[in-house]
Amino acid sequence: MKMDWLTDADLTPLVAPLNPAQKEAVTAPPQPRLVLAGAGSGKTRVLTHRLAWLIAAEGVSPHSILAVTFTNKAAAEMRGRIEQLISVPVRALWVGTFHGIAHRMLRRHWQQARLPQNFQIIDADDQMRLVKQVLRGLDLPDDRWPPRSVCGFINARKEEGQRPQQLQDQGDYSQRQYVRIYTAYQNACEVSGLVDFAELLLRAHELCRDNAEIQAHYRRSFRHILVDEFQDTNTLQYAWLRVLAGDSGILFAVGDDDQSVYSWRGARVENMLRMEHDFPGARIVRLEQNYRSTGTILKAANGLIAKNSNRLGKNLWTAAGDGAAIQLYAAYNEIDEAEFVALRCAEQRAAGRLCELAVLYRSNAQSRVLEEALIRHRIPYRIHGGLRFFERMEIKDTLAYLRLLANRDDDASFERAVNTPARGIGATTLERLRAVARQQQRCLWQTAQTQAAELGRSAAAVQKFLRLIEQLATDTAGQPLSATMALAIERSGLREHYQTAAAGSRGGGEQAQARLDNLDELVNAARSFERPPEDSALDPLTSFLAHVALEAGEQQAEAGEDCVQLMTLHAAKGLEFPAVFLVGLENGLFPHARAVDEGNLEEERRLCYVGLTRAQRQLYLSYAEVRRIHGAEQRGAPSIFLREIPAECMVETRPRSGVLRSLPPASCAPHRTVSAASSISEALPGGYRLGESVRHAKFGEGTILSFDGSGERTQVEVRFKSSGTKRLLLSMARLERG
DNA sequence: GCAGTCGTCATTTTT
DNA sequence: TGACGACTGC
Repeated sequence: MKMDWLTDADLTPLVAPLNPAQKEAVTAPPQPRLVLAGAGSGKTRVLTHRLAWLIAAEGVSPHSILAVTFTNKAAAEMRGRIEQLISVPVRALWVGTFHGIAHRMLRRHWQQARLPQNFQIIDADDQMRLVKQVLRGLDLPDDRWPPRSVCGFINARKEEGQRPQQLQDQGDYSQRQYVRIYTAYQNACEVSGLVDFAELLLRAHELCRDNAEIQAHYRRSFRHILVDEFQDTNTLQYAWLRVLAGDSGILFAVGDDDQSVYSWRGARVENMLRMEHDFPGARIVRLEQNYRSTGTILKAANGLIAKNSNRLGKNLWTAAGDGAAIQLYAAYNEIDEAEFVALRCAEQRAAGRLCELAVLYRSNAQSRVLEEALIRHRIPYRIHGGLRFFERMEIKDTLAYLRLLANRDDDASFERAVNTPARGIGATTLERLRAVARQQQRCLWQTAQTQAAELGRSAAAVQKFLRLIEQLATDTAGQPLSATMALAIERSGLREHYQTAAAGSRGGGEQAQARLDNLDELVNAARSFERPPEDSALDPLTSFLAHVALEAGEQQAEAGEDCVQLMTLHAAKGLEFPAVFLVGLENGLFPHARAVDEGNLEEERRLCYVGLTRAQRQLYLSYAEVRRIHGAEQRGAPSIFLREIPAECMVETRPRSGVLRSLPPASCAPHRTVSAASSISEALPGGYRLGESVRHAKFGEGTILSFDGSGERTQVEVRFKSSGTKRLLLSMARLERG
């Protein structure tokens, strides 16, 4: 049954580089498998080799395999690596993100999915705007119904597979309003032919679940389903996979429960356990040999994560040596901490490349002080995160015009474009249009056409806008995408708008110039997109817009320069660096007080585990005794995680001199090392633990957020349910265990 | 429509 | 402390 892609001899490169566990996973018989892939254990390798193995050794047709990832980056990497392994046309493979695959199906079966052929995808920002409009339409004040929460509600419902009509009225007023908003929002999307991210998945799931023909088609097609980062799947994604697999589809899931750090956005680690029940014959394969880090780093990581309960269980080991000890730096304050990082970076600059260094932190706000220190030391750095190219204001402004060209029903784009740049169509006019549109159940564009004459003062402006779009449509018909783009930027007045801003005020001029450059870049992007990739039944414009929505692009293209990498722990997941600084290891900051409060200490610990396992050779940990948080100086205790890392893995390093220290220890030689055990290992008197519930005679019930000091002077910070957060002297507070 | 001012809020984020 | 959104006055 072997296909002629490869001969037997060619199978060698597929299995030769694998260790026994990897080989077991890759060459497993066609049965469901859950591969528990520890950090740095060759997860991607197993996934790609498995895929290649199925084709080359099992004779599976490339068309019968579906491989799903979470990010575009992961999908691209998989494609690239498969290409290197076997000579199979990668385009024949269904390799993509959950959203990308769902999108592909919905475009194919738009009629069955009950979508307009030219439906458009909206991103989180568009969704928020739309929700705000809907709230206005329902006359609900957005301080009582915060758009953020509403979006959260809608997305959470969709990710649970719930439509508004399926939500039961529990007699709760607030709940009822949320359902009402959800209904109205969904209605607005239908009218405008818009699909948000969660909707892509939900529609695709419903399509495959409810349409017998389509279901049979894809079940026949996808004999094998491979999933990456399985611990991050949400309820809906899991349900969809089950529908696609049916009784005979074979699921090969790769994930690591210890790296599950996205429960707050719907990820369900439980899916890993459910899989064993839902897919008969499923077996677990553990990948525990680590190829990334030193023995010391792994020992630290293993020691830490062992404190978690409810694990599937796994112990990383390496054939490499112990390597250098982990260095722990007790900084006086956050400036001192940043200075330590910058100095070490400066040292490393001579030894190696700066891009081998990463600074990881829990929350974005921590980056500022680090940046300032790096700038002082003239060390180039790059921050991952923040606004990406296609999320920039000027880009989204331009895209609104293009979306309106593609689809006049798109109210969200109409709202955005109609008065950007300002052309005298203000809030009053718009509100009038919206009211009529709602009443007549029509889109804004149609309403504007019929009502223009009755709009009084702004009638002319509205009519001019309508003509602008129509004229643009006529003039760009049949033109290449980039030409359409360029013309839209000119005619809309957007270029002029930013040009005046650039020429004007000195302060904002620089930013306006950057915006102009971005507009040029957008035209360039369109140019390189003029031959649409697959499924080109779509017109190039819709195809481009979908691409833009699904792949918002890199944050900054300037990857050229060699620089230190700064990012949050979440953003670091999946990456590795020769040397890693993990900063801000203080209770309250990391683990974050809010997470502890919400009972998510274990997820914080997993996040720390992710951080530790990013390092290949050298790991630096640091905390500040005092830190400015929201303007106020706060004394924080070393993170509970520092006590959970085996003390023998760490050495404590002290500052060069006491310049920034209030009280430099006199005997403190530069880089003096002492045992870390002293300062962080003692237990909290009374044996209290972080996150533990306690009761206070006066303040009632609360949760321990952090503690510092020692012995008689130990202080605890407790968040009380009714009276807020208080700092108490442990010996005086007479807390009871709750 | 814009600039200036005030009040509020402050974890993590891909698609 | 500082960023952002809402509001106010020209």
